[in-house]
Amino acid sequence: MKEKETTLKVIAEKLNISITTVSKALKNYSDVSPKTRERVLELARELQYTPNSFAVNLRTKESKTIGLIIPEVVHHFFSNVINGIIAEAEKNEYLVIILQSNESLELEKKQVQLLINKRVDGIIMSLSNESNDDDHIREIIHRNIPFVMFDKISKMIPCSKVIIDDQKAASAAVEHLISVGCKKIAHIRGPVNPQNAIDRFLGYKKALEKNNIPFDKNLVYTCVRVSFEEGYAFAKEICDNHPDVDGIFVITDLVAVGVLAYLNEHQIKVPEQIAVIGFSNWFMSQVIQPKLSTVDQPSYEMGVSSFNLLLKEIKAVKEEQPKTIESVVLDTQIIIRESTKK
Amino acid sequence: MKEKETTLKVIAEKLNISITTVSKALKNYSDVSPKTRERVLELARELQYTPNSFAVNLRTKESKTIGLIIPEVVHHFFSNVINGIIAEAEKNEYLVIILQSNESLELEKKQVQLLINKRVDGIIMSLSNESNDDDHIREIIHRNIPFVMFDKISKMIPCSKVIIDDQKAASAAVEHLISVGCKKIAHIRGPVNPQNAIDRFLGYKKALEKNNIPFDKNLVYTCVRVSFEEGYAFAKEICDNHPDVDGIFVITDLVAVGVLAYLNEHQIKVPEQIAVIGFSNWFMSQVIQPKLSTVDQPSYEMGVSSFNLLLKEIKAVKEEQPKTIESVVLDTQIIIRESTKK
DNA sequence: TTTAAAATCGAAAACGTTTTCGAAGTAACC
DNA sequence: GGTTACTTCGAAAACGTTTTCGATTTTAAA
Repeated sequence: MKEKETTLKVIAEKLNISITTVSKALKNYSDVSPKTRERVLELARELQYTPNSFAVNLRTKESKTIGLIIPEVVHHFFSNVINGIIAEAEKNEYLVIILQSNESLELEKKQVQLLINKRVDGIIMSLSNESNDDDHIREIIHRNIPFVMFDKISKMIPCSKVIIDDQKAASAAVEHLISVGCKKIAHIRGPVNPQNAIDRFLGYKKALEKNNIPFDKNLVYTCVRVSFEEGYAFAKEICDNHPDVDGIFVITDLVAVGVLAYLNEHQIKVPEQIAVIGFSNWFMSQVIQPKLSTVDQPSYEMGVSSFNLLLKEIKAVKEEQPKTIESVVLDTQIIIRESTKK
Repeated sequence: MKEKETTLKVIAEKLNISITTVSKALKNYSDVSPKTRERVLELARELQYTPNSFAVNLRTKESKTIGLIIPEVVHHFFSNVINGIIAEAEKNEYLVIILQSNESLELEKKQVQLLINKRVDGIIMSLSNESNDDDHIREIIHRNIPFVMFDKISKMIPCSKVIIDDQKAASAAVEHLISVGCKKIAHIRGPVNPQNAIDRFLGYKKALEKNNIPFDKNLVYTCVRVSFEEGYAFAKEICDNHPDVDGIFVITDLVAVGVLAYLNEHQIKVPEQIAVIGFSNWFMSQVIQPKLSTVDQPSYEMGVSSFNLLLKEIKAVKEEQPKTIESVVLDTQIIIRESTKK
């Protein structure tokens, strides 16, 4: 009943030739005569032959598959990166296995191990908030597995990276607030650990210094979950405790939208009383009231670059060359909308 | 220089025992003595042995990997489904390869072929707008590959499915509009092809009939790209050509948000002049002004169910049983927010 | 001490492919 | 006819694992 799979062997037997010849015919080797090649090709088509990738993988030691570990899938920025990665991977005939760390170090470790065991050809990764310079990452490097990190990286790890200049971008955002007249600017920052939360905070601080605005650590609020709700809650705290704040720079749009929700509900005029700028240019930001100013981050391009860097490393490793370690820094752009148009 | 991989063979040689015994020791076979088992386990740990999955795949004929094809990754509904699938897959030690058809039939066909060639253990899929009852799907069935479709399905294909009752949900949404006093209700529908666009349209029509509201085909607008921009444009058309329309049922929230954007800009009061209800409960809908009423679709649960149905089929096929074909219909729920609160 | 049973091991085949290398056959040249 | 060169083919090893089945050794029973 169950038809047996078409393998090189069954083709060979039906044609009374060797497996070797069949294999060569299908791969266009020069040492097979035109007519046997034709016979093989025809029978292969007829029997719907598709090479058994398990066997090919074993033989060639590569699977044309890469692994991707990100903190969250349901996330405007990350889903756009995924999009870029799988699009570019597809062009190069690679498949992508996606894992979600849920911002958990423990899960992330398990997943790295999983991918190593799977022997994917390479790994692309954005760190969870909990992780930093840890053993599991070191193991990837140590095993000489092609590896690139993007966005949420660790500066300590020697590997290819695709990032934006968070510090510069944050500075620009804050300077934009200053340019529209803000004198007292609060910052809702990301968690303590991630490098880009740190950099954006430093950018904020630097912009203040440069413009002779005193830095006040009481005006800095730290997210844990980086959520809408936190934005809402911190906005309340800011209004209650620092009624003279006239600008807020927020770690990311989702949180900024929470801020706007609170301000709207309490009839605090944006941008007249408080100007707000976010980060990442989520789609949502252009449809809410008032439309949110933000920093555009080229997420799709980050995905594309990440894959291409990885591909370079994969090729290098295949040819037993030393891995090419490269960093790509992509440009950001301030998007001015209603929330900062004084 | 390059250290050679730890295989069963190197462990066997170092301990002067056979490959067989090493393999058995690592897999807890009963016919290996406690002390050799211990020696093997220790050396394996020391040499960081991880089984070569390529070889395991070849031998066992399974890869513990499934394929997922969806129209779009950057999409609130689909990214939530992905989330559910990979979470459930991980629990069961499966990995997920994700492909994006970009709503293109041609790409979808290529991707199905890719997954078949990869010999994934099963395939989960949501159809692109262009596809329906096509050969590539038939081939999956014909090859007896475990297969489940969710959300955007084809009724013609005999396979496991996870859906909602789109017709019923749409009817409920429209009846809600009627219950808040709408007398003339327009519908912005999805593309002609997809089953759920058809079903939602039918639900709309049925609700009108049931409430003795004449159906007017001029009040039905058909999206092609299902975009924010289309919502905006159709809202204009509706206002220009049918100023007495007092309710709009929109295929999905993204489009509905486009509608709201137009209405807001032209000072048309929602819900007083026109009530609007969307579909899918995108996050965005609760943060815009006015907050959008919608139909909640259990996206995460759809992912979970889809995987579990697939797993059932995988197990059945492995045991050479006939595939278990099942359909799961999940409940939806109307979420009433400001856009329909008259 | 002999015998039966239980415990422990390993040889070998199998999964399906790729690739090396040599053999056989054919054609071409002097 | 003899040498060379070229074309066409296939045997065999290799990738690393799993599993069957028989062989050997140890232990327990008689």
